[in-house]
Amino acid sequence: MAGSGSAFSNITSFLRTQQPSSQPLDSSLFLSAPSSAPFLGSRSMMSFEGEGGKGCNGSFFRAFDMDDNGDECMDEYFHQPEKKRRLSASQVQFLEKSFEEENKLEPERKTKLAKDLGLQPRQVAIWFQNRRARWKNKQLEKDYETLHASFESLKSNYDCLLKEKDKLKAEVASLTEKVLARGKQEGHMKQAESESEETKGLLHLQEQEPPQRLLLQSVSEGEGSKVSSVVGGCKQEDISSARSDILDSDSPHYTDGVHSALLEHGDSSYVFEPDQSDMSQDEEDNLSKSLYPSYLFPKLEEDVDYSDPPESSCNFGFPEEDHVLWTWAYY
DNA sequence: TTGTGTTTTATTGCCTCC
DNA sequence: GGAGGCAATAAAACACAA
Repeated sequence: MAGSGSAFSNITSFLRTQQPSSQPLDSSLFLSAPSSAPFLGSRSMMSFEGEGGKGCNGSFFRAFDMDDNGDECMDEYFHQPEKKRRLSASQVQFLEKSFEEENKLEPERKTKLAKDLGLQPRQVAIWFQNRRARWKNKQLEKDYETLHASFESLKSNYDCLLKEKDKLKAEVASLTEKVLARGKQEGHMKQAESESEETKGLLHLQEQEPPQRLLLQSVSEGEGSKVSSVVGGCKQEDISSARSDILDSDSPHYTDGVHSALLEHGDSSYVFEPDQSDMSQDEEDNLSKSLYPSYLFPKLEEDVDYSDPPESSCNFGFPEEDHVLWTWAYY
């Protein structure tokens, strides 16, 4: 065989470097046993003829070990029941090197290795098979460690985010409380104010013409009371009233307040249009802004169509549970 | 020395590929 | 159908504490 010679010298030099100089080299490794004589000199030979293991007496071939204890042990081997013999360190080392180069074993390579190491090709194949299994287990362990580390990192990030979320939630709740308290306070003030305005108005009406006086009375009875409860109670009708303020703010009829509209049209139906407070538009805007902080109304300053409530499109990043709060604040 | 856990070598049965 | 690979498993060899 062309390659066997070089393989032989290769493994010889390899094994020389692996063995302490005081120790004799594993003689089996230099025998380069031909496949026709598979059991010559291997320290790790099992019986390949008498498969079935225990109790088998065919231990003659595998018992011949020149390496371990020399000839003195031959007798012992002859009388030993069949045992597994481990490969020598040098054999294992050589196999390891070979495995590092390529963990699959082609038939040619297997035969060559077996020949060089004085092992059965089947032993080499089994060794590679077991080695692959060990390698796979190691890889699995590595993968597990990597995944575990990744999991721990993600988990700690998640915990941080949860804490942050709770913190923000608490902050929103406390701010909401503040807004509500302030709203109530302003509501009472406004109610008192409107009541005094009402009294003033009635006094003023007494000096006016009868038709106007009648209409304005309707206004103060019909809508004024609504406005007075907008902030304090936060009922739905109050909210829609406040909202219609914004919706109709561009209407030319209201640029001047109730009186101008009435004077312009002379139509009693106008007095029942929604949202006719005693305040001017600017005053109302100011009130809104003072009641609700500007960050709750990020769009109020712009020309925005408020006919679409925010919940129809998005939550502005608020979770569903906070959405009600946001919706309320938006209005 | 012995009991016990781990490692290594080998077998078995199943599956895939040619 | 045979060869080879793989997972599961057996069993010997080995390591080590008590």
